[in-house]
Amino acid sequence: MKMNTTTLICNKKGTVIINMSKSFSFIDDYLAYLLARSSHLVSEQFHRQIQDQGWSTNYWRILASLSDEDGLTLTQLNQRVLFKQPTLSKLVVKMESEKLLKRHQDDADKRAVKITISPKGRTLIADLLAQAKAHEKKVLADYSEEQQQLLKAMLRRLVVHLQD
Amino acid sequence: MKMNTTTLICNKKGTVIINMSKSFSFIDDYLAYLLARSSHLVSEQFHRQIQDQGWSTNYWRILASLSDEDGLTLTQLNQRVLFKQPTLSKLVVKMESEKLLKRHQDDADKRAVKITISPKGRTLIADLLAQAKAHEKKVLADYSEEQQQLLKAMLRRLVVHLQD
DNA sequence: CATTTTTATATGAAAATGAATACAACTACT
DNA sequence: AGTAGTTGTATTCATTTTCATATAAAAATG
Repeated sequence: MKMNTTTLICNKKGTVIINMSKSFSFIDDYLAYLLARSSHLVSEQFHRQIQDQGWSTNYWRILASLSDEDGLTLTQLNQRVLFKQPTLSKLVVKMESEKLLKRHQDDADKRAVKITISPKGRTLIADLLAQAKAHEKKVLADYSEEQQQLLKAMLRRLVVHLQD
Repeated sequence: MKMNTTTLICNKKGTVIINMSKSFSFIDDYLAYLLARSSHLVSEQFHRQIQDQGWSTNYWRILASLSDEDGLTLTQLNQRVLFKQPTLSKLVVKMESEKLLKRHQDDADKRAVKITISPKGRTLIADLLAQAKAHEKKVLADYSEEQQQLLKAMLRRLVVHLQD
């Protein structure tokens, strides 16, 4: 029996059975494309939602990263938001001018700029975080808890693997 | 016993056991971030590699998409490359001027522009595809065939799920 | 230490991007 | 057919991004 589709079955325990097929086109079998595409699709709606409220997705990324770990250096923050350094530099200055962030000189290293969230930024990010969680819930509505954890665990593993 | 890491074990048959932990920071438990981050990490090196050869990553994306299915409409191509329409319009004109592509009027729909790869484009994409495959092989070197298929199958499933 | 190298951030000019819009061609409806 | 709405692409212009580089501080080196 020849399969020309891939079946992926996840049971309650996270066990997975796949029926493989060799008949994918290049991009549908190319990891980088699958990641780019799924990343795009997952974020698309939520980004529009943010923009409809007058915020840029860059602001969201920056604030979300800081919400986990406030007081990061520009470089540290940049490792999380995945921008180019000049891009982040300018964004952070702009966000400071809008009272969402504060930039402080780092005492330990006078070159470094430490970035903290302001009260206004905190209010905003609390709101956006709640929206993000709600959106993710919708995106993963058809996935069982185990399937969600499996997907995330595989991605985390990939990230760790690629970062070393 | 309290776990503060997630263990993901994939056996030869693609069976997966995960030990879950509740102690992730927001972004490390946020699907959109995990996808964006892994996407970025997977493509990073390869994109530099392309740029070092004097090509833009946009050219790579466009040609790779056309390599699967030549003669796409601008809109169809855009669904694959995930750009904004004006961005792709301009890129395609530029690439035509560099003799990598050809733009034809679609007979069935005179508004539409069909885009095909030129011989020069074919030579280039053949080279880049080989490099891309080699790069992916390196990226996934530590993954068994089954693990690779599992990862890709899950992403394909997510893509299909989000596209409906 | 003085010197070289590396690291952290900023900046300016140039390029890329995208929102808004225009326009032409197609579709659906009456 | 005629009209209204939709779709496919191009273009404009304001904004954003980035390359290249500058600068200052740290680290490494001899």
